[in-house]
Amino acid sequence: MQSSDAPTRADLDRPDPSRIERLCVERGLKMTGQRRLIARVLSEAEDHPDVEELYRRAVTLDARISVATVYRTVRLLEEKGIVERRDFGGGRARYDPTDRGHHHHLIDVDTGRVLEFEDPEHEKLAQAIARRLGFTLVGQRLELFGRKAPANPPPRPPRAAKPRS
Amino acid sequence: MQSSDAPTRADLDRPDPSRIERLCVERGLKMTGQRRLIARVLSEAEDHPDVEELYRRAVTLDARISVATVYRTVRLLEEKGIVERRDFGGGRARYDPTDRGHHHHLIDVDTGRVLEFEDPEHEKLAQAIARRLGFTLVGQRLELFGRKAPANPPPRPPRAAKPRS
DNA sequence: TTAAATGCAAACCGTTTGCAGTGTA
DNA sequence: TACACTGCAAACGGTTTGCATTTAA
Repeated sequence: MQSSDAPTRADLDRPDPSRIERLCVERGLKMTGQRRLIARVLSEAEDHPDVEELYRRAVTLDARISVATVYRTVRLLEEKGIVERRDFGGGRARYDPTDRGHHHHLIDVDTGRVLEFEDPEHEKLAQAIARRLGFTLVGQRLELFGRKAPANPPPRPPRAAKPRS
Repeated sequence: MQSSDAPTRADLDRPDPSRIERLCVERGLKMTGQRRLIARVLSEAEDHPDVEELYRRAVTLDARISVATVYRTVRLLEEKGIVERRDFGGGRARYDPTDRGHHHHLIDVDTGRVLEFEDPEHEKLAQAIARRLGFTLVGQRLELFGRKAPANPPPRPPRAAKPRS
């Protein structure tokens, strides 16, 4: 039930479904022009955009979308397990496609830049800790906040992007 | 502006400064009745209360305090490094006195209960990872979400308290 | 005495939602 | 055609803030 005969404007711009769009269809989501748009923006993103940023990028491609829809879609995608909501501090939720694989983040406290990393050793350790406490690990969150290596000891950290409100 | 020269109600209830109050004085904070009150509530807390909860407990001891003051004080204490702001999901910030020592949390996804734990091995690993990426570790966040050990495989997780908005 | 802290209520800000209109399946 | 989706703007919930008043030092 995917191929209709009258392609929408978005289809014309990008006839081949984006990576995320394919996932949406797999999960049985009704694909509207707006959803296709967001799926495409998410597929092309290499960072961790917040809703405002997603909206900004989407509007550029097709103005017929509102922030409310971005909020609703992003929530839907989260429920379907297609994206994960992240909180790097800053008050806004940020989104991370799950098909990029399991990873953690290191946030540069001076620039706010976010690096992704994996660490099998940590995964083992996390499981071990949970087990030690009598639990089975069902999820976790590891975020490192760092400053570029040559850390000339500052009296107090200049600008921090650490956990905030 | 009720009582004039007599010791305040809070003073009578607890003549000796609380643990956190002592820290406040050390850091040179002006100690008002409200701040003493919050300091006391935090000193006696064994959990990770949010502002609403702190206010609720404070009001019980002395009604002459407002939520705004709790917000302001808790922010001040965070700046002074006396408490740490935490985000366990749920939309509200929760507060954790730093003098309890460095630790992480395991959240029981079924009950929402929060356990504290330490793990020197993890600390070493976190530093190593940061270093590997070319950073000096200045902070971190590790939260484990787990379910009580005998995990009889449920078709789908019952109630989750995982990261939310 | 005086700068700082407080209470109150309004302002903020990210996010959600009710409703009427639109579009997909 | 039906029902889900969208846009708009109003509502929300936690947090912050301006201003007049109180208070610690």
